[in-house]
Amino acid sequence: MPHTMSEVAARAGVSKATVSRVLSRSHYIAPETARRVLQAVRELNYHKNVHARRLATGRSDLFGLVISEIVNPFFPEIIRGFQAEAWERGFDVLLCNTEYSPGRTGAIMQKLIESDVRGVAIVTSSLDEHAVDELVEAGIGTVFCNLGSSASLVSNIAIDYLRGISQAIEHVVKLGHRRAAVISGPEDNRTAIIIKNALVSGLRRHKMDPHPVLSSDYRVDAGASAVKSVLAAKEKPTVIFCGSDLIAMGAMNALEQAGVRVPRDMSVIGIDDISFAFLARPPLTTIRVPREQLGRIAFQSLEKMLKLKRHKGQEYYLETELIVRQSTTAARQKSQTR
Amino acid sequence: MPHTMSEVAARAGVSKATVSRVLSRSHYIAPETARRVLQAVRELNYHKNVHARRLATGRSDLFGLVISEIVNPFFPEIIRGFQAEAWERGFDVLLCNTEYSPGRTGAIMQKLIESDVRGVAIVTSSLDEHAVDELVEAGIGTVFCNLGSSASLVSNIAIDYLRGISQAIEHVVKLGHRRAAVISGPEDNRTAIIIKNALVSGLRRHKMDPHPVLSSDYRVDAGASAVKSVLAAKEKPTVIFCGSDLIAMGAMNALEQAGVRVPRDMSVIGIDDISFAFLARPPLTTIRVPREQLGRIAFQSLEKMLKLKRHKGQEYYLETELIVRQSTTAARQKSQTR
DNA sequence: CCGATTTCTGTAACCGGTTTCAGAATGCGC
DNA sequence: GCGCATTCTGAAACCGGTTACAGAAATCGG
Repeated sequence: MPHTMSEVAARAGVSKATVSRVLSRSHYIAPETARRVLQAVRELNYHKNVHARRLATGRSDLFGLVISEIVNPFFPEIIRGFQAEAWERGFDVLLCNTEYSPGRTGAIMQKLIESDVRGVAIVTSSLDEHAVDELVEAGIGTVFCNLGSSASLVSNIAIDYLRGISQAIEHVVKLGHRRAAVISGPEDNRTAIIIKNALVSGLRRHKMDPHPVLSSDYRVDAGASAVKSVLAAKEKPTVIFCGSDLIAMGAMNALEQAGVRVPRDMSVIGIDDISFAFLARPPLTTIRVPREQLGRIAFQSLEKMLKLKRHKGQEYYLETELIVRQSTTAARQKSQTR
Repeated sequence: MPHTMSEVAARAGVSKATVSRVLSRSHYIAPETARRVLQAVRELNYHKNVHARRLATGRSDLFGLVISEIVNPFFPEIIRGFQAEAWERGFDVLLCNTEYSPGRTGAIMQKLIESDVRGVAIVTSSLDEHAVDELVEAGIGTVFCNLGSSASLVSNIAIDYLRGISQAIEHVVKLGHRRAAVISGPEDNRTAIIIKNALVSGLRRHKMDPHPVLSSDYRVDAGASAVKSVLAAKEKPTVIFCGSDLIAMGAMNALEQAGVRVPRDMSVIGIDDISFAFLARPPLTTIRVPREQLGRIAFQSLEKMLKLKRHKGQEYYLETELIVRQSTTAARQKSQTR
């Protein structure tokens, strides 16, 4: 139903090619001709068809962004950063959520290839690394998050949790804590494992053997149920390190309900610094992951890689840092513990 | 760089047309031919190009979804619902955020038309209704949220705030509250105005003249600053109705910092029931807006409208309901007020 | 004033699919 | 053995743009 370039050409009394040139302002064009064409465009309210352009040029001005689920508050800022960066350069974003379903993942890869995207950023780490072999084979650049190695057509953004975690541990040590528990993310998530290991080894280095060390998934109520196990232990910890803010908030909720006051009776530390962390009561001490920047870097890395002759992948690093709020405080004295 | 249909055809020793038919399983095809073609497809790891298909068929299997900003926790569930519905039917979603910028809005409309989307759902109500005249003119179906009227090619989903708000007012009246304040959303937002008016008139009906009635924007800290004005009033309210959960959470934070305990000293009610409402401390009493369903209905309405011969728009209704949690409790007795 | 360059425009091929049309091969009834 | 329906395949047009190529007109240098 929409008008075509030929109609515009007819109305302006020129050829299709001339219209194309006026609109993409490439070639030499007589000012008078341009005027007539633009007027015809306006009169017909003409817009050129993206699909035809993509087909003709062979380039797709599309980038894919794969996340696990939009509802997880970890992702919105990443999306924002990625999309902003893409828009600024005239590119579009195809957003895909796996919803943690392998079947869907296959369909997504299919879709990305069919759409002829230039590059894909995969910021969910519950995705098997071989899921993208197809992409690479199709010559599509990809960037991962916390994969640990780059290759041809594959870049990697390593989030340096170590720094933030060290700061957090020093923070609690300074506050006099000696017994810590860990509630990490799911076992099948690369990033969750990295975080858990960093926490455990970091604590050991400070002569604190964390106990218990539990796994949870990223849904809020999972943090709550893990807390029950923590409270059931004989030797209770005085601080709980959580694998994400969502877990931490669930944990705080459960603690409160069990009559354990945060931070007076128990300190809690999260990871991510999602937007609600500072609205939690008490405001959550957490390790900030610069997510909007992660999104931006993801896009930039793709663009850079695709410019390179050999499409060589690269490693990027992203720092984390401790944000101290009010869910952590000095450990209670032994005598006060019941 | 990816393989084309002709290459597959060559390898299978058939024509392009046959390959197309095998892949879209339309016509009669000899089983043996199909086998050969499918094998060639597998060997070459061939995927057909979406843009070429869209161009050839003239139909775009794309729907647009316009929101204001991805970071606002009001939207994720809507996106999820809309996308899920689209995926189930083999359609794709083009997600656009206005970021509240009019310039961006124009560019988005342009992009939607160029992409030849079949329909567009606009679920941000800080968008001028004429912004879509272009869409309608291009023959693209649209569905609005809280616009108040449907027309040809334009449907509308009316969120019935009245029901939830009535329940909420009855709830606080029953708890003995007599003085209420209102912190509504921004003045330039249709939905915010609707909510504010519903609150004010509803309260008046119960002989409670709300005071003060303030406007805030949807950013969290705005709720906080509005609270200061509320506390500065001579005659302090005992309950604050907030135009969104975000405002409510900001308000609760500010109240707490001012030494006002929620709900003991002041009850707070939000709107939306975002996922964090129940993680707030205290868990927030709020009016639930079924957002995932909103997304689903938005898509269904578009599909239905486009099937109709005359593309006649329709009105849809969505119920809201009060969710009682712990940010509301009985009003303090006058004597206890300082 | 003429040839060379620059500026401008049109023709036609092409991108990678879908679809119409026609033709070939096969099976069937009589 | 012939006509007809059914099944299968290919040639070619088409979708709506971009772009290589060529040719015409205008400008310029000498």
